[in-house]
Amino acid sequence: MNDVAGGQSLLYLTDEQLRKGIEAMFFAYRGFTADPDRILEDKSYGRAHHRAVHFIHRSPGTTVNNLLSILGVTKQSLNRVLRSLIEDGLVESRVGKEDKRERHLYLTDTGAALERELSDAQRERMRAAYRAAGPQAVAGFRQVLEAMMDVEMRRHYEALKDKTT
Amino acid sequence: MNDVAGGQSLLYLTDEQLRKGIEAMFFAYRGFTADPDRILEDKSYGRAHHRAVHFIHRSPGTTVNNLLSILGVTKQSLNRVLRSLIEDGLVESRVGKEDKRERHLYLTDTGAALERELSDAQRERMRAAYRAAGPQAVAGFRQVLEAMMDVEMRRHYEALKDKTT
DNA sequence: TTGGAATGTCAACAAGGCTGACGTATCTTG
DNA sequence: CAAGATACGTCAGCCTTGTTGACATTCCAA
Repeated sequence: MNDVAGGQSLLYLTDEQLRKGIEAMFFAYRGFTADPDRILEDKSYGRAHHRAVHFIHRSPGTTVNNLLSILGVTKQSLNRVLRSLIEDGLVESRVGKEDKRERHLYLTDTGAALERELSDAQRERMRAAYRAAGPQAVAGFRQVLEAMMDVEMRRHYEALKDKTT
Repeated sequence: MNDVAGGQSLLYLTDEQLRKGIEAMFFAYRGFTADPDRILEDKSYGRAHHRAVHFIHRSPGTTVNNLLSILGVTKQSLNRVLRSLIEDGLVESRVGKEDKRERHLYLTDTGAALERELSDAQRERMRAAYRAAGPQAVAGFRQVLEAMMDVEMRRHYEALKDKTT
């Protein structure tokens, strides 16, 4: 029953192994968000602001609609976050040239500075984890995560993946 | 600069690679929680209830304090969730035998049924991802996640890991 | 017997989700 | 050109889940 298929052991698909993976995701995600959360605490911003800033940085000039579908929230929810970022001068919203209904979003220098602070912290943890686990493990890590995404999320992920930045 | 160390390429530690890992975590976590969230939608419970039910299932008889430190929330926050679960007859709270100040938490049959429904859904996605990625990748996945945890979270994770259940 | 630990609970608040409804430009298409 | 669709913003109100602070109870242990 717990035997082989094409010489490949299936022991890694037992409920027990899957459960460990689930708990690993839960505990690791806490670590994943811990450092940015700590930084944001002081600044009257939250994780939602971090996400917005991150993806605007990744895709400068992105439209509100595009950001909406990446983040998977309602426009009202995003708008609240964007408004405060724009008011505080971290994000700039420019009317579209081709289509004047669209707003294109850019980080200001201040916004870029915050982005850097947050992503430095997050990357630092990621780097330590990568280093500890090694390149082989990292490849597997990414494979499993990609297989875990919903189709639409994977679309967004792939689209970002290829940007030279 | 992007060269070798002990014959090992360090290309996997570039900012670009780390960024991909960060975004993979973000998008994958959405998939990770999507199925249970959908199930809970109807039932007037949320993710917080799922977490409580999961860990009570994993450690029957656990105390409130222990659960608190696993979940990393305040007792007031947890209490609100536990209260509704107890009122609805999904969780039973027994006064401790040794120390009567402690409450030991158990799932009722109804609670166990919900837990099963939720974890079946979550495991299904995990199983598909594992199968798609293969055992090698899964091992790496777990290694990186474990390296990403905070020390205290890893403690909890390890403690749960060894339970035969 | 007294201090502290474990638990519960009340009140108030904030972030960040959500729905619904409406307004206003601006495109697009018949 | 008129009508409909699209992109965006905004107001109002609701929910979940997190937070602090304060206080009561119960009980262990020194």
